Amino acid sequence: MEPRDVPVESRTERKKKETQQKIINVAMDSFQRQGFNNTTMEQIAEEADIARKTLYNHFPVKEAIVDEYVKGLSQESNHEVFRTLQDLPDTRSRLQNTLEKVYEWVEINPEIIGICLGYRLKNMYQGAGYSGGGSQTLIAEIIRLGQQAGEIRQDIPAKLLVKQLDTLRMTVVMDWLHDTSRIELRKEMAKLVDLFLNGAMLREGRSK
Amino acid sequence: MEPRDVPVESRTERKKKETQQKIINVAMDSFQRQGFNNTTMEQIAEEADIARKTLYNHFPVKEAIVDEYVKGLSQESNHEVFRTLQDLPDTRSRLQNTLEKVYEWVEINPEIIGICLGYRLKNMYQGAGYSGGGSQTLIAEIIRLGQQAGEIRQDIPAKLLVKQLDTLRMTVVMDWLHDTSRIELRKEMAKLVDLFLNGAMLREGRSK
DNA sequence: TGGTATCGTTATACATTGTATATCTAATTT
DNA sequence: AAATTAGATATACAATGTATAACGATACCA
Repeated sequence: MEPRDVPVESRTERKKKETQQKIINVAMDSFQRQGFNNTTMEQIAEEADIARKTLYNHFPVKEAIVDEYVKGLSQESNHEVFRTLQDLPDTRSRLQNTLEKVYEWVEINPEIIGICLGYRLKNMYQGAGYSGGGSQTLIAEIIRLGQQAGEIRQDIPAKLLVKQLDTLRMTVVMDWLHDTSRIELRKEMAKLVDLFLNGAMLREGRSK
Repeated sequence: MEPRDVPVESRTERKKKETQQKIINVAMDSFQRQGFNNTTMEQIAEEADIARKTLYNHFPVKEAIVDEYVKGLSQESNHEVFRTLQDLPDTRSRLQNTLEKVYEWVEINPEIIGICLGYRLKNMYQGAGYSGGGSQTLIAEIIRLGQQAGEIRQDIPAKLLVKQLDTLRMTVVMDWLHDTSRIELRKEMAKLVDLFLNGAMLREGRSK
């Protein structure tokens, strides 16, 4: 135990985190069992044994609970994906690999992911800018690696490339939530990646 | 007056449309004056002289009123943009022209557009698929013209291209709603268009 | 023409969400 | 130990959106 480096997490802060975690646990459990809309804030508060108002202090709207849960989950999974990135040969494969993870990801619980996505989209234009929930870091790394290897053009700010790719990622998620055929979606995804890399314009020297 | 072609709009249907229009009018008026959140459904119902429940029959949620209003507006403006498309020389200019319209468009009332966009995004993944509010038609036409002229590659389904461009359009709108500097945004938009056309990959024969 | 079904409208009641206010309690700071 | 901070609470409230039953005009059919 090194007291240094750990920026003195006070008991208050610990208790707060503890409460939040408890809320997330009981809430997600209810969501999984009864569905999101059939679970009331009242019920969550009761099961977490806190006042309803306290619940609202931690999460201003019901969707925020889901958002926090997903944020935690994706942070875990990101580490893994991040490591595999370096082992892949080029940008295309890195992109495809990352996007395919999205499928497995959404598979866990479509309703939850849908709600989370909607919440984030809403806060993207209203409230402050979209935080990206950590996926931005992943995509930014792909861009960085690509530019470093001379694969990706540098005349467009990385920030823009990331943004564009992130909306592409969302498109894929949304497609997933709509359609059913996985095979079709994978083919579509490959084409979207190609579109991102090669552009929409017809050129003579096209490889394929 | 030709009774044919007009598919027998019954009096009921006329009344319904009339009521809807009245709702939209008084609602939008209140939204402009007091803001969206400061206007209650109660108030709208009262001003439109209908029961609150009737209001909910027409528009299940408050945002739906805004959505319907914007849908009407954009249908008008689309006609105009549609015509100018043919006069432009290439896909790039058509895209830029169309996207620049977005700016003027959002300028009218950012709050309204923001709410409308949020509503549509929400229904995009939850409810049925995203209707596109008519802008898809416009973009589809750009793609069609581009493919016809041999500018746009044909190995990717037009549907995908449209989808990709439409999310790009949304990105632009969202940027607009966040940032302030118009000049920056226009530059950014031009780069996004270039990104869409030429792709993210570095190539030897790049013109610029 | 008259009866019947349909559909928009309405009144009423209700569950739930999210906010505002003031109070209380535990923890941090001095 | 006292003062300050900050989360937790109780209570009350405005507003959203839903459910139910009933009413009335319109459309449809015999």
